[in-house]
Amino acid sequence: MTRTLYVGNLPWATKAEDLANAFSVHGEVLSSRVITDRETGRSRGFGFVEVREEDAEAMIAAMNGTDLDGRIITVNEARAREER
DNA sequence: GTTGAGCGTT
Repeated sequence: MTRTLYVGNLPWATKAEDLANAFSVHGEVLSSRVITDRETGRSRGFGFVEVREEDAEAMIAAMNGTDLDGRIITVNEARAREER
């Protein structure tokens, strides 16, 4: 299975591939996505990374509170969309 | 050309 990680406090310039690149250092990144504003197309400053379930906790522990492109990012397990 | 807590598309 897979698990989705929430990544917040990202720099505006951070892209999905940047997330994948940064997270792949500590585990296998299956997919990544940075949420952008539908109207302006600009980054909202947060995104999601899909990783293997067995790597999820290690990825969070390794990446949460670390520096990404000059900003301290927040990483934890994503919530189900249905909840909101 | 800006901003800064948060949980996303089909």
